[in-house]
Amino acid sequence: MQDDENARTGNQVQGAASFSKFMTVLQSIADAPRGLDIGQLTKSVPFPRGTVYRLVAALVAEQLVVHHREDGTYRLGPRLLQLAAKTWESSDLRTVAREFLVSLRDATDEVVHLAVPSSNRMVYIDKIEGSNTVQMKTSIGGQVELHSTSVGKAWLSGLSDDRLNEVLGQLTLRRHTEKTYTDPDRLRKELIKSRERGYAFDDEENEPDIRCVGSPIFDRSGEPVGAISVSMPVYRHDPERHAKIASLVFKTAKDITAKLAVII
Amino acid sequence: MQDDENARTGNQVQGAASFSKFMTVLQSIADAPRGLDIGQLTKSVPFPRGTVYRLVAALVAEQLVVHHREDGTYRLGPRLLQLAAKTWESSDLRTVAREFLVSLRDATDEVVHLAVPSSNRMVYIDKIEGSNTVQMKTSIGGQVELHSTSVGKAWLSGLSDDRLNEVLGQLTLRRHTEKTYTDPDRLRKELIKSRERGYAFDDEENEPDIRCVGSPIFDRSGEPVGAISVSMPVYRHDPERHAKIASLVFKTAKDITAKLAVII
DNA sequence: GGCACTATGTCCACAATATAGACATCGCCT
DNA sequence: AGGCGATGTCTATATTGTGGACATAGTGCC
Repeated sequence: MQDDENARTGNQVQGAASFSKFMTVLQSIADAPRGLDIGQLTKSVPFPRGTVYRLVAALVAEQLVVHHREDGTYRLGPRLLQLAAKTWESSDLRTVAREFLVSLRDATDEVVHLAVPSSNRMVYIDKIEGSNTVQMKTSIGGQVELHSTSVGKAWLSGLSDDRLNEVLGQLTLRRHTEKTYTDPDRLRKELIKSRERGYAFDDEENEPDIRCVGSPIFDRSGEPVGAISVSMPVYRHDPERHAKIASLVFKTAKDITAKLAVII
Repeated sequence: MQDDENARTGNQVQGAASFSKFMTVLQSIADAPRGLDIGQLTKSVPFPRGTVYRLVAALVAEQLVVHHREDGTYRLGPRLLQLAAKTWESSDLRTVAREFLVSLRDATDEVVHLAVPSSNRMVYIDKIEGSNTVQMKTSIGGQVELHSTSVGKAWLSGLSDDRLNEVLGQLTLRRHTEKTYTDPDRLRKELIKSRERGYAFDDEENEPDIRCVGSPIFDRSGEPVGAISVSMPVYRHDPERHAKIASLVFKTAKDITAKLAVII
């Protein structure tokens, strides 16, 4: 349980103080779409300049970061991309889920997502697009909040009551749209409803004009390990379609859970 | 040049000794297809057990690594995807391109690559394998040079004359094989020919026995943002196949460019 | 069933490491 | 010129990480 605790609190493993600093710098660089130069970097992390120089030099030496000669910026390097690619390729959940997700996409012709929990967020680990051109601007590796998305709510709805309360206690229910649940008790009720019917519904709670239906995926021990969702713009969503898609999503998640139990 | 030196020698940045240990552990985990448990891990890295425990705990705390309860193995975690997301997805180029690349692979049954430019190199951001066992040893995240590869030459051929000259001026035309272009003027002529016919050809210029055909992908403003290629061993390459594949590659790149214009 | 051996996990005194302030240098604006 | 901010480097000091040693659980052998 100690691992979980550390993960949640932003970590405080004994003997990892410096490593956490390296990660802070790496995250800063990762978050800058166009890279950062030393000046910006020293401003964006809370360490003295001398330290930042050393941290960056180490990251460069490990090829996690590359230094662009042209404009002096630091960006993510090939080593990190390699590691990320491996993560993606070797994820059992993703591999198992893929064929089901493709079927789900074919049946709905909408964007299908697969996400896993990480630090009180959901991280997308796969995405299959529909044929429609109007689409969401999510991407693999992108992260979204638990309380305002169908994958997040689906995952939450799969937790035991104790764990749910524990996690809810740590969340900040930030408002994204008018419809976002910002009251813990109302959210809890919504989640319990989701648990009962087997799917969570995001009714423009994260982004205006986007509705999503999501269901949790469980490992053999019954812990929710991820969630899938189908997303669509409001104008393609109506009661009939909702019912059809919700039942497809629920069934697909169940199938993935079953397949997972056999394989792992 | 000092950076390069460090990278090659396994690194020796002052004040990064512990970080390098973290990376060693991370790489070990990354290299194990099915993950490693503590026992295997302590054997595969040259650190005392106490230290390994701490290193792993820190990696888990940062979510670079996850601990599977069921079998006790450690595997790469979602944080890596999160970090690489912005770079890796490259404005959804990868997502958009994927289905086209799969079709291209199906049509050719050869390895298909998608690469984007980065620091005067091309970095592979996707790879789809053919069914043949003889394949290239490239990997996602790997980088190759501009002047000796079809993706590199394809990207270069998509540049305006001014930009092309600018970039060519910065390149060192390192020789990889007998056939590598090492003379800037001859390379420039080859690139202009490539631009006219819509695809670049790597005729064993990067690796002996490997030939590749590549075409650039453009964003809406006409800037080349990446390139795709089909690679094959010499013995599977003949004039007929060349013509067929070249036209497929060209058409696929055009399709991706078109789709990109609609979405972005 | 008992014993030996190996694997697993934790602790802490010490040594190696990272830190952050101070110094040196450069370039830009007034 | 001269002042100011940004950039890069150095090093004494304190914090951090280290790894051997201990405690415990698990496994195989006789």
